[in-house]
Parts: sequence; C-alpha cells; structure tokens
Amino acid sequence: MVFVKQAQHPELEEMTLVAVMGAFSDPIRVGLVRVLADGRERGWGELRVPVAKSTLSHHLRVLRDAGITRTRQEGTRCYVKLRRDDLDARFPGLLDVVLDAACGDDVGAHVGVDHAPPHA
Amino acid sequence: MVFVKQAQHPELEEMTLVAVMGAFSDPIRVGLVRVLADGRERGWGELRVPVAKSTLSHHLRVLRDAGITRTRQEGTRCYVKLRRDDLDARFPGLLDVVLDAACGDDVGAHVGVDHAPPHA
DNA sequence: TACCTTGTTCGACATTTCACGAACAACGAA
DNA sequence: TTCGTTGTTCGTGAAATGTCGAACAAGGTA
Repeated sequence: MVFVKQAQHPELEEMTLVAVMGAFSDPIRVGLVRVLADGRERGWGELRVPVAKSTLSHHLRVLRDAGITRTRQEGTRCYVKLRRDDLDARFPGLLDVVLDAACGDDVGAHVGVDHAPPHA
Repeated sequence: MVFVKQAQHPELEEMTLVAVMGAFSDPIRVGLVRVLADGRERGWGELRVPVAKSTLSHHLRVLRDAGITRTRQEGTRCYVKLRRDDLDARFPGLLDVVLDAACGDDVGAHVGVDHAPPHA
C-alpha cells in the first residue's frame, strides 16, 4: 500500500463520483458530514463518534481523500470542515440531496459534536 | 454496502441512503444506470458489460436491492428498468445529479447496450 | 423426449473495508 | 528535558465486495 505522509486533498478535477459515493456509503461518515453541514470548522477532539480514534482517523481520511472535507493542522490539533463550495462546483446539488436524505432518515445520528469553542 | 441475501424490490420507505450510495460507488453499476437512463426497459441480453454473466447478475442484484432498478421476469428472460419515479420521490434530485456527473466524466463508459429489439 | 438458452447460486479466491489496540511522531507545556 | 496530548501508522482480524467458472433450475424449442 502506498502511503503518503499527509494525504492529499484532491483538486476539483480529481474528485471522482465513485469515490464520493463510496464515502457517503457509510453511516458514520454521513453522520460526520451532517455535523459539518453548518460550515463551521471543527477540531477532531470535538467530534463525538462511537469508534476508536484510529477508526475515526480512517473515516476522516476517506472523506478527505474523496474531496468532501478539508483538513488543516495547527500544532498537534487537526481541524476539519466541509468543502461545500468545491463539492457544489464539482457535483452540483449532490451535497444538498445527501444532507436532506440523511437528516430525514437520521442517518449517522450516533455521531455528535461537543460545542466547546475551538479557539476559546 | 450491506446487501441482504433475500431482499427483493424494497418499498419506498425501505430504501436507504447508504445502500443507494453504495450501489452508485461502482463504475459498472453507474454505467448500467446510464444505459437505463432513457427509461426504456432492457433485456439483460442487450446489456454489454465486460464481466462474466454471474458478475453482471451480482451487480444487477445490488441495484435492485437498493431500489434503483426493477426487474421483471418473462419466461427465461429478465428485463430491467430504472425506478426513476420512486428514486425521485425518495431521494429528490439524486438521480439527476448522479447521471449528470456520470455522463460528464464518462463513468461506466465501458457499459453499453445492443440496440436490437428484444422481441424482433 | 432431449436439447438449448437464460439467469441464479455456489465455491473459491483476491482485494478492500472497517474495526481495534498498540506503538510511534510531533508538538506544547511543565 | 520530561511529560501529556493528539493524530497517524502498523499489525491484526473479521466482514464485505468483485470476480470468475461451474453447476443448477426454469422455461422454451427441436
């Protein structure tokens, strides 16, 4: 397996439909996207997910590699946010459709977020 | 992703976002959906897919179990078509988004169809 | 009846995915 | 420097997925 030290964020043209659909095909990842839907950047520590931290790291990487989220590092902390504009440009309407469906069905409801201010 | 062994055609309420996204996360299945996008019913024999017939059977089953297509049997032949109205009702806009993206990127371009009339 | 066509199911296999804990590296704080 | 926090990577394992060929069942045809 080829591991890039810091996984890359794909450019617009590099995002593929199949990768994005695959990323949305897991309830935990859909839950994460729901949490990020308000556009605010979140510290990973804020995320409340019922899996081990290594597994969370995995899911966040799948989202990042698909181009759905953008990760920023600051010291030892990582922050993540939705690439809403990029997604809307690449696959117009997709994010809204997914969010509507996910909220209606409560997909990924076991994913939450602490509301402590990241930059307090 | 999770595919149930005996599931047939799910009702509207039984369609899940995660299953539909999983079904769209394979280029062959996206290609099949593209072929069916014109709404016409197709005999399986018409479908030109570069995989063994058992593999085609598998992919068509994933699409059917997710609620994306409907299969009808007539004698020894099977016919398949898109459940466009059901999809639009359950996940409004999703199919159009996927078809737009798939056609723009030529996802599943290796999937084709013979245009010989099934009942000639 | 025997044969052919069509699609399903099975067994096998390789690959991928998801999950965990442990070890590690990087950084900030004491 | 030493320690604690944070996220990545590794090793492992279970489960799912994609693929094939072979065997099978159902239905039409000779």
